[in-house]
Amino acid sequence: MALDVGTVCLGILSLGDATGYEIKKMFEDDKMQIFVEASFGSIYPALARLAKDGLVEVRTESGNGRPDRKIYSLTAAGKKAFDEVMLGQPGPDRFRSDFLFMLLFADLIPGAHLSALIDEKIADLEGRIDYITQRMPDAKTPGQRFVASHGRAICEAAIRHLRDNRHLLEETLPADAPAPARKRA
Amino acid sequence: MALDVGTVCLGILSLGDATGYEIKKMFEDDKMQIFVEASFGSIYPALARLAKDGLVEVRTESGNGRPDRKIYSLTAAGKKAFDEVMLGQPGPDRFRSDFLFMLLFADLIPGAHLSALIDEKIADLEGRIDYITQRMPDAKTPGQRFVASHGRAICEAAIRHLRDNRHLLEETLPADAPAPARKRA
DNA sequence: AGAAACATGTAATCGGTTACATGATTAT
DNA sequence: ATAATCATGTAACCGATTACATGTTTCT
Repeated sequence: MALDVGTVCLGILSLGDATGYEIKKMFEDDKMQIFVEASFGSIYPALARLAKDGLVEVRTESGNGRPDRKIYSLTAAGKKAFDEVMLGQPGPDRFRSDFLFMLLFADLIPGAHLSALIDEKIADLEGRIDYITQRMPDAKTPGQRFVASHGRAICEAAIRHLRDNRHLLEETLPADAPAPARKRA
Repeated sequence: MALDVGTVCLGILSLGDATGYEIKKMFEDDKMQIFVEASFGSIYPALARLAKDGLVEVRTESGNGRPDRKIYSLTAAGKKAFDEVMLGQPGPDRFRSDFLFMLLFADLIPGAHLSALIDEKIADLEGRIDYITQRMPDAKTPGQRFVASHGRAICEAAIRHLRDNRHLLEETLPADAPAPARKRA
């Protein structure tokens, strides 16, 4: 229940005032910390809705030539609404991974492609770890540090498991042979 | 791109013929292995679409009193389409966690509630590990075993990190005190 | 007797993405 | 010169969920 775009905006605004554009950048920059994504197409309407409901206030600053900057800040009601979310129960975690879905059918993937996919995933995870480590000093609260290191720990575990067990998928097949047909139930 | 309901149905059907109802059950039962969820409202239309596109065939078996069982099986075209998905690139992983989002703002959560949330998350993860371990023998391919043990490894890492670092969030606050106000940017 | 599992399907709704529309400023 | 960043917003679309609609059989 907690993780809709509006609620996340409330959370971000609890860290300080921001424009829609800045909020979008935080969604991107801290993506490993927050595990959420959102586009302008959802952020701007969400902010408008929050304003209509009195949870945020808008102060307009003239952008020179650019569209005016609309700086949002939490109202007392908005602060209260967010506090209440924090007192509730989080919804279930969801991990969606095309990569893992494909590995489920590893025997249908040609050996070379399979190895490439695993190599790329490891590189991707290493990149995330570097990114998190590099951004760590930016963390302003224990919560932010905790979540960052939690994300890193999970990435490290994933890499370790891939390295230690990839042979179980790879050694079955002669290097570049097409996957053999599987029996049907 | 790979992870829409239709593609997952194709994958499940590559393991053997099944009805929509059975596919739904697999989505639920093997949820830790597949990391995907889908409801009847998306499965039945997806199956109809696949049939229209000639990727699956339907054979109807009279259900006695119940609606007829419609048993789907992959056609040659469907097998080929799925093989092609397996040759492609997986989309990015997405991990969405209300729990981690809340921890980001741990300083807004009363100490007792915070501890309860962490305890519950650990219990939840332990449950998943048990579930995976228990279902392991059902795995029919190396891919299924690999993905199951990968999921387990990640859950174990998450528990370890929570246990080893929860004090960083908890010790800041005197047990049941309300979270102190935070400075704004 | 009552609940759970079996079995399929449709309609309303929803949250979100992508593309569109616009245009100045700053860094390379 | 050209690309990237700044800056806001709308409209079309999409995939999926939830609730609805229906009804039998089997387990407890």
